[in-house]
Amino acid sequence: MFGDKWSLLIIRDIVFWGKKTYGDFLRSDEAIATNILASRLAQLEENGILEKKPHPTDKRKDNYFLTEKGMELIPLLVEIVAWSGKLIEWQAVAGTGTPEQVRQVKRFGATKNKARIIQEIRDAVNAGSYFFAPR
Amino acid sequence: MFGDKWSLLIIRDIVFWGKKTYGDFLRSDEAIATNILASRLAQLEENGILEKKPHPTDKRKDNYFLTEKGMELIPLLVEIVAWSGKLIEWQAVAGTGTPEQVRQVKRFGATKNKARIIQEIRDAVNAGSYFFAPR
DNA sequence: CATAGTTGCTTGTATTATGCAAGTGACACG
DNA sequence: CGTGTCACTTGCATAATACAAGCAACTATG
Repeated sequence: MFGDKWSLLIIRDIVFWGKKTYGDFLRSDEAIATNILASRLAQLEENGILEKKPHPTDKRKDNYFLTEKGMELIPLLVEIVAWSGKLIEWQAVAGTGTPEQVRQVKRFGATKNKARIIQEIRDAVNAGSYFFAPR
Repeated sequence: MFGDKWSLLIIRDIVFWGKKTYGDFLRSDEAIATNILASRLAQLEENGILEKKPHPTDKRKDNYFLTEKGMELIPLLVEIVAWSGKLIEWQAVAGTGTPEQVRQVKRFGATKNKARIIQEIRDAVNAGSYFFAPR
């Protein structure tokens, strides 16, 4: 359901960057193609991970939200970020992002308060805001 | 480093099923093609996730092991299993595998003793054995 | 100790997934 | 109204994966 090249990146955009619309996802750094994005959004919706609702003011747009099934993928995302945080520590990868972001990423590695971090992320997603500070 | 169709499945085979050799990986249910398997093993080795050592008795074979960097992916695998365990609960997916396996999978969802589970898995991998009972 | 497997690959080609460029209709905005 | 934006779709190019066959090094067997 999310083992292709793009699905988890879309979910990441929602979870960490507060993105909601087709156009938001298109503008991600990784530059997904328009047809692939449309296809993935449809699949994720079919699989009950996303659902779309009409945009409150702009009739051209829809807002995509995570279902509860989709929200349950947050721990998975956290572990991916935690692993990449270790890569940074191991000097295997240049730390991209702001110092504040690097701090947050490294926090993901601490097993102790993982439940708290996941809750913070859920709250941010529910509030429709972003977890990482925008660049 | 593991965002393609096969890499995580190979790592899963090592972690949960105690697989070690090229032939072991080929015999997985998902039926990876021989050329793709060779390519992925080489990539994973290049990326420092796997390393291969000569088989102690059979000169044709090599044993593939996870490096520490690879072992650090175990929490990620645990979350994937935990999520699929929830799928089973939600009746969205038929429970394949033995009842004992289903019990183990559901255990992965309990946030409380996640650290203990991860340690158990690490121990099994280090012992060269399997974590899930074989079918 | 010759021979028939087995093992871990490689090589060529078919198929599928992804990428790119150019649309299109519905709507927003001035 | 006219122009731009938005969320797509369509047609074609390229890259990733799949399939089939083969091969050298080794192992097991009579």
